[in-house]
Amino acid sequence: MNKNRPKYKQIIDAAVIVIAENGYHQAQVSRIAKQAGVADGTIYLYFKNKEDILISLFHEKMGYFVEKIEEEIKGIDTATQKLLVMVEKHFEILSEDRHLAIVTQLELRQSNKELRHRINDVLRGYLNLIDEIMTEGIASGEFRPDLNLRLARQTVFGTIDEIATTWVMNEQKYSLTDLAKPVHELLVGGCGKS
Amino acid sequence: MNKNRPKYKQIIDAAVIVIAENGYHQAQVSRIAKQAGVADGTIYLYFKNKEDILISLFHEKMGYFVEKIEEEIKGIDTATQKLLVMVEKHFEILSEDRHLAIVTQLELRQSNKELRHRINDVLRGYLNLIDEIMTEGIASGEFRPDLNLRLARQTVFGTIDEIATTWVMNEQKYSLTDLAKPVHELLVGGCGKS
Amino acid sequence: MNKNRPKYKQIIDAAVIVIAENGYHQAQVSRIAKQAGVADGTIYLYFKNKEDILISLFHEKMGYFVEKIEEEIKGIDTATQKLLVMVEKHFEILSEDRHLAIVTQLELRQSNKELRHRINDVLRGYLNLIDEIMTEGIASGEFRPDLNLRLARQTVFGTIDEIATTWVMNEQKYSLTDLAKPVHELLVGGCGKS
Amino acid sequence: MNKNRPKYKQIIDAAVIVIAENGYHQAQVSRIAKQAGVADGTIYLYFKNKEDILISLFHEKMGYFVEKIEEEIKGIDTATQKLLVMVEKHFEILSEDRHLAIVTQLELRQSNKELRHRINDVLRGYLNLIDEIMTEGIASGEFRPDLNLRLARQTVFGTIDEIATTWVMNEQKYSLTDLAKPVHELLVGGCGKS
DNA sequence: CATGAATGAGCATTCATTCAT
DNA sequence: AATGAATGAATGCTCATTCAT
Repeated sequence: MNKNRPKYKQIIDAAVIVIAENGYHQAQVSRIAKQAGVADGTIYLYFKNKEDILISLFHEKMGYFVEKIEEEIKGIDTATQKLLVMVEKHFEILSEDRHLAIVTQLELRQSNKELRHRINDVLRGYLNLIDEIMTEGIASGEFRPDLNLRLARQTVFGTIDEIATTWVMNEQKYSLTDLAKPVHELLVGGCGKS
Repeated sequence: MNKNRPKYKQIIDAAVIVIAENGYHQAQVSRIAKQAGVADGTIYLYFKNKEDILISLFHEKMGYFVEKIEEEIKGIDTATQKLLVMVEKHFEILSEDRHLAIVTQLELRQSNKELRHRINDVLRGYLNLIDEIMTEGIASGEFRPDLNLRLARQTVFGTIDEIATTWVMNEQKYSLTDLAKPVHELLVGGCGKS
Repeated sequence: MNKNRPKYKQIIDAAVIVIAENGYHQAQVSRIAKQAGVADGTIYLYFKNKEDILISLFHEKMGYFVEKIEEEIKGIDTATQKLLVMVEKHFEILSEDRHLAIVTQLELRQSNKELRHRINDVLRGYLNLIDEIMTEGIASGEFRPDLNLRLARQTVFGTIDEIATTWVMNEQKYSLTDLAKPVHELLVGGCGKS
Repeated sequence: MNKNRPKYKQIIDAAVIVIAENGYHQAQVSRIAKQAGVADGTIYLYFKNKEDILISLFHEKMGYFVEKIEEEIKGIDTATQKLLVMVEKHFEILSEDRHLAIVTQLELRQSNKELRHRINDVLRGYLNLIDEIMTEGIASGEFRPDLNLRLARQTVFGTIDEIATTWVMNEQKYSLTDLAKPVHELLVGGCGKS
């Protein structure tokens, strides 16, 4: 559906604002429409249903994540460095858009199982990025040769995600980007003494 | 209220089953009552309202988590070993009760922000347990002296949680307990080559 | 049912207090039982159901009204004087028991149509008293010979009742008994210039 | 809200019918909607909640009372005559709409204290009308100069209301309008012999 | 007589979606 | 394309009454 029309983006941006400011369960379609400056019915010219707004929202924003990060790590030599930049970039993007941070880390998690499964599909792209970095690191000898790729990916993602979520739940009152470096160290070196 | 009455536990167990099998939003009070073999009104002799059932559920079960794990690591000498046992025990308890796993990893996350905040309060006990182990590890020289305690805790919890959630979303079709050892290695040693 | 047992009166008095202080719709049987110092089930040893409590309450209290007033007007010579004493006594009894005033003038009116019909039956005794006075007044030549007895009775009762209700709705903050004399004058002489 | 839309009146009229025929406590919103020929949800486009329907109902109908009566007494010379016309008109309007009579005299009284207070606010307009007539009567010398205005108003209203209520409780099986003249005589001349 | 735990029917309100204009 | 009035399904909770003890 008409992804190129200006109202498509307009509605998604409205959804981010409404959800961030009122919470997932208070984000009625009529409210999103009002925020977007369109009639309720107009929403349905651009989205199949409410769920479609949320998926599209996540798709657009997560796509931006992957795109941005891919761009940044393109020229970098080592996997270790790439991992650092990824964490940095991830935290940076969230820090720059507090509404988006609230929506992706807190509110969208309240969606039902089916929606969350579909959101996971969208996450695929991001997880693949992690996989690529990890694979490269193993190949280059930076990471241990016996690394379980899936576990490593879940560790990296789970850690980044938990730290971002805690930051949002604490109302973003400390610097998230400052945490990138120590988090990276933990991921690469573990908590044990080398 | 009336925590010692048999019906208190009966209702909580019914809630776990109903939520696991039908999903959070399909877990009507009347359904829980039916599953528990009591009348709808009886629920309200033991719980203030529906939310109270869910909080109590989480409280009871997470309390069991902390209790069990504390018990198991009591006699263990090193923090590293304790961390391993914690991960093992965590995965073991989830593996033993597939309904509980679904409820805690997927369904309860759909609750509203207020309920999630109250659930987080209950989680405190578990996070404290992690803190204790990490602190002990630093003191004993097993873990790096410059470890950021909060980050380390979030790394440990985020990783365990992500791996458990992925396992549930994949319909628990592989062994979760088998992952305890490699996960522990990742947490302690990181993904980098030592 | 056991009208002579102390608990019968105990429960009725409890009902008056609970209804006056919490309102008709907040006067649950369990609350009345608690106030009376008995178990919920005990209520049903003395009353058929909740409605029966209210009817009995009204019966007892209105019986006291009729009894008291009959007693007072017994020795009085003229119907005009009797009417005055009736109004005075009516206002006096209400003034003496603010709980009772609230219950009879405001709260009990919220009962359903059926209950109100049965309450009207109880009122019969009071209305008969008015009828007697009016009839006597006509016979003695004090009142007009063409007086429509039913209308006269409704005028007297409607007036007394409205004035008492207004007084209760105004939180009883002026003297009701002071109004007896002017009300009596209005009833006997009308508002027109004689 | 939206008082000019045809559905506003449609719903109020439906409420009168449903309440009159089924009783206050059996007047579910869904029943009113059905009677009005609209969906349940439509009710809430025109009224804030159920209570708002009842208040609006009373407001509209009582407004009609005051309006009609004001209109009729405008050209009349004496306060005595105005009082007669007011009673006549009051009884006439109730006689013409038996449903409305049941609702205002019996059913709406079952509402809770808060709603009754708000209904009383609406009654103000009617009571003011009585006040004006009484004041005029005193000024013109038709009524006694020492008339207590508040008491007189309560006497007039209490009498009219009691007579109307009794008529409704007797299932409206005699002519209410026939009573206007004798009631008026009683109010003006009292029951005493002049 | 007395208890009080258990029962279960009943209802106002919200909001995603449609469709006539 | 755009509108927004209308729709109608779906559910947590209360409380009078019972009855086993």
